[in-house]
Amino acid sequence: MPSNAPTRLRFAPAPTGFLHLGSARTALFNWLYARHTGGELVLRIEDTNAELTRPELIDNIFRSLEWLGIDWDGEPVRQSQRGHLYDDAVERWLDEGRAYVDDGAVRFRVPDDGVTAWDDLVRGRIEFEHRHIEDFVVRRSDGSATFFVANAVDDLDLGITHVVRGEDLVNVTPKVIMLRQALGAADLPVFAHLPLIVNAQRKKLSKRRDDVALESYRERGVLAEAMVNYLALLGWGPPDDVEVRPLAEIVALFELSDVNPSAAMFDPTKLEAINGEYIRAMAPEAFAAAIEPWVRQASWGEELSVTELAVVAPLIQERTRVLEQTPAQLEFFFVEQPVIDADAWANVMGGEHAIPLLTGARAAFESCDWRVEQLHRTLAAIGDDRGLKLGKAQAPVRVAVTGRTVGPPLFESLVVLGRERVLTRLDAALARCG
RNA sequence: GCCCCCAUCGUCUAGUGGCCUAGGACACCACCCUCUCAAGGUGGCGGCACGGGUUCGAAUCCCGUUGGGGGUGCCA
Repeated sequence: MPSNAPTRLRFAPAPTGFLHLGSARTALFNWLYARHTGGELVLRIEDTNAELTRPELIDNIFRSLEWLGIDWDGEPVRQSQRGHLYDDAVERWLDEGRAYVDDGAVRFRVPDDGVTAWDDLVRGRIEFEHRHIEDFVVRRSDGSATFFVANAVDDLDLGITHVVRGEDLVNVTPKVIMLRQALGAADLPVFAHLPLIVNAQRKKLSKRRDDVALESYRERGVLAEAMVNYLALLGWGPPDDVEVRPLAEIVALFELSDVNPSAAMFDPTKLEAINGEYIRAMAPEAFAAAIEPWVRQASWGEELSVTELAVVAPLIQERTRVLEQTPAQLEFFFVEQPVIDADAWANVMGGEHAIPLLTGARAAFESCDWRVEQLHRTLAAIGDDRGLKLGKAQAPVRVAVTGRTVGPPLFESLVVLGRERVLTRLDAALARCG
């Protein structure tokens, strides 16, 4: 096909439940190529199986694609509404003797000799000898057409130029090609079979074993931009080694012929790393707004004001990889008394310095200026007196006030908490020390 | 069993015969910075599965071996 011919791609999910990570990647690559070439992407719901036509499942696909920012051109095509086209095709093959009735079903006649082959854009030439392909069912005994028929008819009827789908569909391709030819088509679409996404065991991601629902990553607080960016890296890599970058740049760089054919492992750790990068790049206000839904779910989060959230959010932004971490990070600000981590307590309160440090801080904090620099200097001086660096000296205070040894910057946190609550917590810790 | 595919650091990738004593990212380790943790900086560890060809020259081409995966429904 001439390089300037308009491209038309399709994403054709079966509504079998939530959108699967693998499907999302397929959708993305179709979308990337359509946008890269200035072509069109049609969304085709493959619901030929009557049991799979539940509307809520289709809505879920729409929602997930919209979340990712993958849009499509024109109205979605529902295969369940195009049965007559498939029926006509089967009738025609029956009339022409290309198909025959077998035990109530209709099978397509596959020649004994010859091969069906195509030049796959990502895997090169693939050939299937006809003698290895059985006469396959095109119409079930209940009268409905099978997937092969719907696929061949729709790709032709919709004017699809590029068929981009998962590698697990390679073996159905010769059947679809034969059907397309039997429909009278002179040409073939360009096929590109994408590498599988696999788990750590190198097996195809499955609903049973793996966390494959796109939704579940969203619920954990993975940003759509980060998810799209990461998914684009599974089977494709930018030539300039810049992995984390705006979608527009990925669209500009993306080529199907650059997709590599070997399976790619889905690595949640790298996803989170990229997500963290996107989180850090957010404007502070945007971050505060983004974490609100998660924070609200905490028992203490319901009556939280956006003002309070805006004050505290910047303290944890660069420490956040997924948004669901944020309630735990912020809790000590908003509960009456922090939950004291037993290990943290044991680690810092056992030594000879803990009580004097707490006592000293308690006394000094009663009257010092309640500002970051002043608090910093005050605690540093108390540590100095005992020959301790600030790193050591701050630990008991941190555990007393936040309950843990790690967390947002201490002095900023003290300022936010206010003198009164800090003194109360120091007293509580002292009491606990006995 | 049969059919099809795949093979560069642990992982994702760059690489399309000489620029490669193989580059980047995640992870890991060390150091620096530092009020903890992060973030950031610097450095390190670590790979062309193996064997034959082709070629002046191979991670790149061909063949084989081994290993892995996908498909084998009147599911899609």
